[in-house]
Amino acid sequence: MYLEELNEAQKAPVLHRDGALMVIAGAGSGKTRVLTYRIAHLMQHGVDPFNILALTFTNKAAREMKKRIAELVGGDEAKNLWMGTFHSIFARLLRFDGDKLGFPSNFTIYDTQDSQRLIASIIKEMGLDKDIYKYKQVQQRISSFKNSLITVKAYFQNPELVEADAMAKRPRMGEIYKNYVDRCFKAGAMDFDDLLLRTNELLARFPDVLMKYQDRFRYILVDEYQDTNHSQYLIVRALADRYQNICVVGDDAQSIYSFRGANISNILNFQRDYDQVAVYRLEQNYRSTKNIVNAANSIIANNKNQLEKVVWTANEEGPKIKLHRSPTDAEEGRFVAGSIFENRMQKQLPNGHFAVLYRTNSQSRAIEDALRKRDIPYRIYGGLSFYQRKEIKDVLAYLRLVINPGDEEALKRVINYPARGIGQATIDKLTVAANQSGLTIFELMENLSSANIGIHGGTRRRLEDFVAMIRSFQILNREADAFTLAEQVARKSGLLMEFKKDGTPEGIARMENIEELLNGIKDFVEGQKELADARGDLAEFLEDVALATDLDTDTGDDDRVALMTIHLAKGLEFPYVYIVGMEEDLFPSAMSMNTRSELEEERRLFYVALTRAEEQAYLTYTQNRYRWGKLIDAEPSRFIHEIDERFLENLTPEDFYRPRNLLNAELFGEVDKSRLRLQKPVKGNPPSPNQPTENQLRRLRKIRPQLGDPSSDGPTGLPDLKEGSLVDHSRFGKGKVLKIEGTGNDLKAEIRFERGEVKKLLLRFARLRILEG
DNA sequence: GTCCCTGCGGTTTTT
DNA sequence: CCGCAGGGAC
Repeated sequence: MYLEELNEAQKAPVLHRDGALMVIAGAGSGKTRVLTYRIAHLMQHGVDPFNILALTFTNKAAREMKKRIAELVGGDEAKNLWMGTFHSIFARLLRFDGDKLGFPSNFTIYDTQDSQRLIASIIKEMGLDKDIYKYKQVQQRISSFKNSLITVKAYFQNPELVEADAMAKRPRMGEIYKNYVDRCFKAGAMDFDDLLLRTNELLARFPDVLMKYQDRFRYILVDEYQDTNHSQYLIVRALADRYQNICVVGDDAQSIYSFRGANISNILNFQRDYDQVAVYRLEQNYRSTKNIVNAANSIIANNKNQLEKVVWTANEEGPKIKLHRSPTDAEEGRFVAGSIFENRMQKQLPNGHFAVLYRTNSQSRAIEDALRKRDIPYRIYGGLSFYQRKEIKDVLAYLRLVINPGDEEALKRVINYPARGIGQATIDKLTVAANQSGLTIFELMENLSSANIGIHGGTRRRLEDFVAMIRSFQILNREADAFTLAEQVARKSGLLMEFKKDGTPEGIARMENIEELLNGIKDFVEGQKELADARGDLAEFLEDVALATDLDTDTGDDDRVALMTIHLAKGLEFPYVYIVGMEEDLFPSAMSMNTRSELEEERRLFYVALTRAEEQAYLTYTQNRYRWGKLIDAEPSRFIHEIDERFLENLTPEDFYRPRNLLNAELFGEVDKSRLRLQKPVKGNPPSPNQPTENQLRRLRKIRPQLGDPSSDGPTGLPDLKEGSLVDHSRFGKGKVLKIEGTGNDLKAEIRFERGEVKKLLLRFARLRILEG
C-alpha cells in the first residue's frame, strides 16, 4: 500500500479529500511525493482523472509526476490527467475556446524576442526616439501590465500609471501598448503573458466557458504556488470557485520569481482567499545532511518576511560546507573542475552527481573551459538553448508561417533570408499598407496587383514567388507529416544552402543544428503516433517548442556534470553542489540591492541553491573577475558571512597570500595574456589611425586567430601542425590530426575528435590550439 | 538592395 | 567581450 511510503505529516494532506488546503513544504521535504500520492489517492477513490487539473512549474516536473502516478494507478488512467505548466495548459484551453475572443485555433505563440522586435518596430513606425523608448524596457513594462491584468483600457483608466509614464518622459507608452496588442491580435499571435491574460479574459467574459471548466476541473492542485503571479492567481481562483477543491503546495522561502510578476502574497494570503483552509506543514527534510539544512536555516533567518516553519532532518551530520577563494574566475573554474575530478575518483561517483550553480548565465564560460580541459563531460542548461539559436529560429519561422501566414514576426524574419532581393524599403511599404488596410502583410502580398502600394516589376515578382513558396509548403503540410515538410522547407527556402556554401566551421555547425532539428521533428512525429490525446501535427510541434524549456529536453541518459543558473535548479537535487561566484554585486546581484525585498529574494535564491545539495556543498568566490572583458575587483558575498561558522570549513588558508592586483596576478601566471593585449584603450586616449581599433582586431582574430596571439606559431600565421598532433578546437574539443593536405590558404587538416567525428578543417579558419606535437 | 563597418548595450533570473 | 541594429558606400 502506497500510503506506507509516507510519513505522518505527508499522509495528512494526501488523505484530506475535499476543500481548500495549503501545504507549506520546506526544501527537500517530499512535496512532489505528496502531490503525486494525493492525485493517485484521489483517483483510487473514484475521482475521474479527467476532473483533475495539476499545474506545475516545468514541463519536466509534470512529465515525471505523470510517470510516477502511472506507476501507482496504471498508465491508461494517468493519461487523462490535465497536468502541465500554466502556459501549456492554458495554451491548450485557448486553442479550444480562443475563437470566442477572435483568435484562430492555430494562433502563434510569440516568444520574448518576437515581442521585442514587434515593439521596436512599432516605436519606429510611431516616429519615437528610440533612446527614450527603449524597446526592451517597454516590453518589460507591457509584460508587467499584463501580469497584473492591466489591459489597455485599464491602463488608460488608471491616472497613476499614465502619470508615472508621463513623468518618466514616456507619455506615449499607452499608445505603444495599444498598438502592440492590436498588432498581436491581427497577426493571430499571443505572447507568453497573453496565454494567461487571455485565459482570464475568456473566463471573465464567457460564463458558460467558465462553468464548463469549473465543472471539468473539480480538483485543482498547484505546485510552487509561491511563484504564481497575479494573472495565474486569478485563473486558479476562478476555476476553483465552484468546488473549492484546491490544494496549493509551496514554500515562501523559495520564492524567487518576483521579477516576472510572482507575488509572494498569493501564498501568504491563501488562508484569506478560501473558506476553512487546512494548513499542513512538511518540515522534515529527507534530502540533505544536517550541516546543509542547518546552514540553510541560518541564512534564511536573516529574512524578516516569512511564514513560520522549522526545517529539520534526521539525516547524518555530513561534512561541512567548503569555502574556497580564487584569484580569478579562470582559477575558480580550475578549482571546481579539479575538485569534481578528485571527488569523482576518490568516491567513484558518476558525473551526474555533480552540479555547478551560478547566478548569471555568463559565468558558465570559465567553468566550461576548466571542465573541458579536465575532460569532464558536462551539460549546460538554459542560456542560449537549442531552440533559440538563429538558424533554428529561422527554420521555425518558415514553419510558423505555414501554420499561420498572419504571423508578422515570422514573416519579417525570413522574407529576405536567405537574401532574395526584398529589401527594407519594400518591407516598410508593406507594413504601412498593412497598418492602414487592416490586412496582414501576407494577405496584402497575395493581392499585390489590386493593392496599388507602389511595388512593381522585379520586386513584385519576388514577393509573388515568396507567397507561392509558402503556399506550396502549406499544400505539402496537408499531405505529408511534419518531418517531410520541415525537410522540404530547409531545402527549398535555401537555408541549408546558405550555410553549406560558406564552409566555415560555424556554417557547418549551423547545418548540423538544422539536421538535429529535423531529427527532433522526426522523433516527435514518431512519438505522436503512440499518444492518444496528441494531434501529432506541425502546429503541435511548434507549440511544444515555444513553451519548452531547456530542462525539458534533457533526456538524462548520458552521464554529465550539470551547469545551470540557480533559478533553473529549483526543484532539482544533486549529491555534490558547487555554488560559484559568491561575490558582492554578482550574488547578491548589483541590480537587487536597492530594497530590502529585493535583497531578501536574493537571499531566498541562495537558500534554494544551498538546499539543492544532498551531501556536500562548495561555495567559491574570486578576488578578481572578468566582466565585460575587464578584470574587476570582487568582494566576498555578504551571504557567506550570514552562514553560521559552525557549518563552514575554509579551504583557503588565511596565510595563503594571493596577489590582488593584475601585475602580480600576471607574475603568478593567473592571467591569460592574450586578454591583456586587447584591453580597451583608456578613455581620452584613442588609438592612433595606424593602429587597428579593438573592433578591427577582433574581426581579424575571427578570421585569423593567430594574429596578435602570443601563443601562435611562427610568422606564417598558420599553426605548425603535423600528422599525429593533438589539438584543441574551440567548438569540437580535443582531437588528433589524421592528415594534412593543401598549401597556403588551402591548408587543411583532417582531425578525429573525441566524440568520434572526423572533420576536415581549413586551418585558415579553424580555431585550433596545439596541445602536443 | 547588399555588404561592411561602427557603436552600443548587455549580465539578473524565465514561461 | 559579444551580438546586433543602423548607417554609409557601392
